[in-house]
Amino acid sequence: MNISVASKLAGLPVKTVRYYADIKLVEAASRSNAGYRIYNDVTVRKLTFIRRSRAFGFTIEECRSLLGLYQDQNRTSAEVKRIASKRLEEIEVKQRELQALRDELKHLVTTCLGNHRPDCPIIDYLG
Amino acid sequence: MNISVASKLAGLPVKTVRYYADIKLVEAASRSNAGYRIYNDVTVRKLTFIRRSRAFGFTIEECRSLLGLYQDQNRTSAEVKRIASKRLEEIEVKQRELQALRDELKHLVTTCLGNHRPDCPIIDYLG
DNA sequence: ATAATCTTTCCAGTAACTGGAAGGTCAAGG
DNA sequence: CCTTGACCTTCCAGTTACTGGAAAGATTAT
Repeated sequence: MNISVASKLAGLPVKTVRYYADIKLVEAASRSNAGYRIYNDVTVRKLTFIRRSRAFGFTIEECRSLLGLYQDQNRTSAEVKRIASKRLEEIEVKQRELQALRDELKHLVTTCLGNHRPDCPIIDYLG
Repeated sequence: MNISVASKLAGLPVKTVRYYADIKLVEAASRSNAGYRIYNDVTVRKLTFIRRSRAFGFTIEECRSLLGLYQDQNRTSAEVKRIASKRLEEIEVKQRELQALRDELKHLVTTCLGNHRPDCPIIDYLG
C-alpha cells in the first residue's frame, strides 16, 4: 500500500510518516519501481505503535527504544517499565509545576478588574 | 553596566540577554566605544519583567505585548487580563491533558511487573 | 491526451534558546 | 611593556519534531 493509505491506517500525517522514514524510525517495507514507498501490515503496526507512544509524550528516541523492545522477544518488562516510569515521573513533575503556575496566575487574573483603567495586579506582579 | 552584570541582576543567562537584544525584545541602553552592550536600571527591570513573564509560560510575542503594556501609561487592565486569561486557559487545558495521560500511564506502570519476563501491559497497550 | 491526484526529494521555517569558534577589549600582575 | 585571563563581540550551527512548499516524476480517471 502507498504512503497515503498507510498514514490513514496509522492515523498519522503523510509528512510525518515520511519523516519517520527519514530518521530511520519506521522505514517503508519496500519501494515500487517508480520509487514509491510501499507499506504493509507490519510497518503500519509499527507506525501505530509510534503514534500511541508519542501520545504519551515519549520522545522520538524513547519511541525508538520502545519500538525495539516491542519487536524484541527477549525483552524484559523491567526495561519497558523503566522507560515508562521515567516518563510518568516527568509528567508528575510537570503537573506540579503547572499547578503552582495556575494557582498564581488564577489569583492574579481573578484579582485584576479588567476594566479601562491602567491599574493591574498582573503587571504589578511582573514588574 | 556590562551584559554579565545585567544578566545576573535580571536572573537570565548572558546568551539569553543577547538573544533578547537580537530579536529587539529588550535592547541595551547603549553601547560602549568598544561596542560593548551597556545596561542600566531600566533595561534590567525590563529583562526581569520578561523573565517573570516567561516563567508563566507566555510566548516571546506575548511577552512583547505585556512589556508594551507595562510601559504604556494608557494601558487598560482589560488588555492585560485578556492575555493572562488566555494563558490561564492554556494551562488548564494542558493540566487536563496531563491528568488523563498520567492516569493511564500510572495504571500501566502499576500493572507492569517489571521483571525479567517479556510480558508487559505497557507494550500490549501500545502495540 | 490531458487533467487531477498522487508520489518523490530537497530546502526552509518553527520556538526559544544554547554551544562554540574566531577575534577584539580590558584590568591586573610581573 | 607585556602577558594572561576574563571579559566582550558577531556569526554559524544545532536542538525537537515536525510542517509547508517548490519542482518534477508517476498514476489514475475521463
